[in-house]
Amino acid sequence: MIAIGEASKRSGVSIETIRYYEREGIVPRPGRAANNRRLYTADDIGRLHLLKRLRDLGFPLAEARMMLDLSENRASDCEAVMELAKAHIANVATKIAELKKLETALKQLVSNCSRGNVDCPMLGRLRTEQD
Amino acid sequence: MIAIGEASKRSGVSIETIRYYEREGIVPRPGRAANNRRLYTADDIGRLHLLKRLRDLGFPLAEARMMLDLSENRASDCEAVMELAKAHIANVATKIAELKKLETALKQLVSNCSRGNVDCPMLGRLRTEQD
DNA sequence: GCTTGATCCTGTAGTGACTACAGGAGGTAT
DNA sequence: ATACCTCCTGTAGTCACTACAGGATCAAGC
Repeated sequence: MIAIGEASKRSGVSIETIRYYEREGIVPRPGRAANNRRLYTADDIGRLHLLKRLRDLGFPLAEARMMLDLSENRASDCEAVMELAKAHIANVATKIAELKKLETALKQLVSNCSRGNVDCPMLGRLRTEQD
Repeated sequence: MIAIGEASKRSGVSIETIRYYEREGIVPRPGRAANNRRLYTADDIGRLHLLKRLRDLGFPLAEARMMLDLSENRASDCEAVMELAKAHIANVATKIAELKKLETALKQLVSNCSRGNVDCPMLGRLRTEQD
């Protein structure tokens, strides 16, 4: 049974965010000590840690929450989890592709710009260029 | 001189967002017709279009705004624009790298999970795994 | 016993960058 | 005249936190 500060360190979720998850009902309310301080079990930490990882993987909180809920049932619906994960992989792939295009565009802009021009053609080009 | 709906179509910035930019002082207040409707010039559209492109490139609004301001001076400070752009390229590269790691992780999870397991080991693994 | 400083509590407000109304006025086509 | 569309202002909601304010409690050193 550990306090919120230590729970934060072990799970990687900030103290404020832990309390936020509790307020939002994303994690169950933990036990309390006589002095009203929250007390966390290893299970609680596990839940927070899973949430952290899912959020880091870019799942929106609502989806992370669903997956957490799914994981609570022992005979959990693997299919449902898979569906969410697969959809998310597609999202991520799209994002990577977009960012790569973006990176190329930015590099081009910068290299064009660095030719000793007075008038920074970079912004002018962005302003008038078609997509 | 065109109305906000057409300005939105031409610049790619939504009507609500155009008004938001005006409220926030990011673009100058446009002229008004006798009936109080906003009227946009080609210049105004240019500004909105530049903003749109910078935002699409992932610049935070504050930076996009700075770059827009820089572009308003004819002898604009190319160096300053370059600095912003270069810093941003580094950010983008980092983001791409992170997303790629994420994609790999997700794919691994899904492929492990699809082996006819009842207990969806995916979430269990995420829950206990170390980074 | 007392002080200092860390940790915790609740509750509220702020962030970024929009987005979505509500409620009304003005314009256009039949 | 009747619809229906576009526009207006102003306010509130979104997501996922984050940052206080103002106070209580605890652990360690003197």
